[in-house]
Amino acid sequence: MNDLTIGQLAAYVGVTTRAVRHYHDRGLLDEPVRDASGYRRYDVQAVLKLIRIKVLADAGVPLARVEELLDADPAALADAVAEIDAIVRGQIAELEDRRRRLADLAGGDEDVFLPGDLAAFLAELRGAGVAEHIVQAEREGWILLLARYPDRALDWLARKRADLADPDFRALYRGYDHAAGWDPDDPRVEELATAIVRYLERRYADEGDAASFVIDDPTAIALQASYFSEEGSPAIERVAELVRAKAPRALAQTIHLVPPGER
Amino acid sequence: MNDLTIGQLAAYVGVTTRAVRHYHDRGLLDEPVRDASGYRRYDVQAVLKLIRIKVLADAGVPLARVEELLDADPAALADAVAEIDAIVRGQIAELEDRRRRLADLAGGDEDVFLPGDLAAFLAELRGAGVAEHIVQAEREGWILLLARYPDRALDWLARKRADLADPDFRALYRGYDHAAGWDPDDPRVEELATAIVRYLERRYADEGDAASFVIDDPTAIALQASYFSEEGSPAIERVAELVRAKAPRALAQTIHLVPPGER
DNA sequence: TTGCTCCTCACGTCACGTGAGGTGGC
DNA sequence: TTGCTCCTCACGTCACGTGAGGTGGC
Repeated sequence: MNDLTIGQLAAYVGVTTRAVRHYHDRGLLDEPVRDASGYRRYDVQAVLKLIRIKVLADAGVPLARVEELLDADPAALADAVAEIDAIVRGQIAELEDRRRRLADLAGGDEDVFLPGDLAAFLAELRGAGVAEHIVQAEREGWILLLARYPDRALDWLARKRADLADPDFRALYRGYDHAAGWDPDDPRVEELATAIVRYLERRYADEGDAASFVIDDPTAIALQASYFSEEGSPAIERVAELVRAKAPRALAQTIHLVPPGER
Repeated sequence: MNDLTIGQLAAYVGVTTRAVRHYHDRGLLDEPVRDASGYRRYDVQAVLKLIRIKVLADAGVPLARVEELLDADPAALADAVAEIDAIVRGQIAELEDRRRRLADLAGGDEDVFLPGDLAAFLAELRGAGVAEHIVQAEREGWILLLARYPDRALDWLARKRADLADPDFRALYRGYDHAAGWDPDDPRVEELATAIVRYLERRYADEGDAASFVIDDPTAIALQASYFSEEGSPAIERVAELVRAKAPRALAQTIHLVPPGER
């Protein structure tokens, strides 16, 4: 009579009776003797074995692996446990990362799900006084670029961040933004275009390897052009037109001021 | 052309294409437009929504709940995230507990899976110089008792630990152990029995409520008797016989020196 | 042209959960 | 006698995984 029913066994170890029966089906736990009523009757060895099964299964070890480990010698078990423990440690680190992401999600700060380089770039744009709607346009454009060109977009982004470190570029970038509200015949439109061309000439004057940093895929160019061109602003279109006209042809091609269709 | 295929979308966010299609089937993510070949084409909004889905799903939120939360207002989202975060924190704590249990499993120290009280009792037995095979017998017996009588076995165990704090009891316990090797006619057998009865009389003399602490279930008694009786030792059986004969009947019944069948 | 990606079913997986319908123990 | 536990099928669940058989893009 010194034995346990399936319910007592399961409750003591902290599993369901269904789980115990499942372990019988899987061959992890031997079927015990039955009493006169056909009830399973468990001894203390079954308790100890079920505890081992639960410890391993709780740690995420697949039952097929648990089965092997139950019969393993202590050294092999220790090796396996070290391996499992490393996985569990990884899971803890992952969960802690998820806590951070959840907090960001609740805080509405979606930049945190972006690559660090892009988040840094967006912060730099804001720091340079770029209007928020432009920052958002950059954000969306770069997300698409990073997704489409995982191998190269980070290089392109690094290039753009380097440009942004130049005070002249920052001034032009802000000017481009303000120009959206101007009349296309405003004299500042031509001034801006001239300044842009001067900057470009200086920037790319001695860089023979510039092309390797430059976005060279037609679709990528279209992407960048579309989010940067402030659709619907005649002044911006006029600036772009003037820049294309004033820039030497070779330079314009290198840095893709020429839309894809015209190359 | 500023859009992504399902593979680009999935790779960027870190899920499989199958998962994306699954989210479409579940209604979590709207089916995007198709291109001329029937391929799905995703925009940046789909990227951002899929990131939100992944953050929540990774945190263990069921997809049905994820669906609600995607449309929730910021306050409701913050509440839900706080709740989810509490669950994730619980998971981290659980994983850390599992690491400890895994380490114990690898170290071969199975006592750690037992209730703290039992582990402490076993340590006390060892500290009192009790032979290891007796400690193991106690261990197995108490595991079964704890499993069969979850409500009361901890009280019984507390009682036994209190007994063990008495130096006289410890001496008797050790004597009982040594007696296993004696001849049943050894004069020390009768001495031990007399000492046991004297101890019992003193121990239970003034305790009117002793019975409430005592194991009162026939099966439980049989359990304790069977693991403690050193089956096969004539000297031990003789000691038990003498104790039963010498103890006043009322005392013998209270503390269950009388086997169940004879009550 | 070859390999890669995409498409739609539709069954499989993992570790049990959940009735369905019935019997034994207290 | 009533409620509780036990028994054996056997289908259901959850979030996809994994071919099967076929087509489009570079």
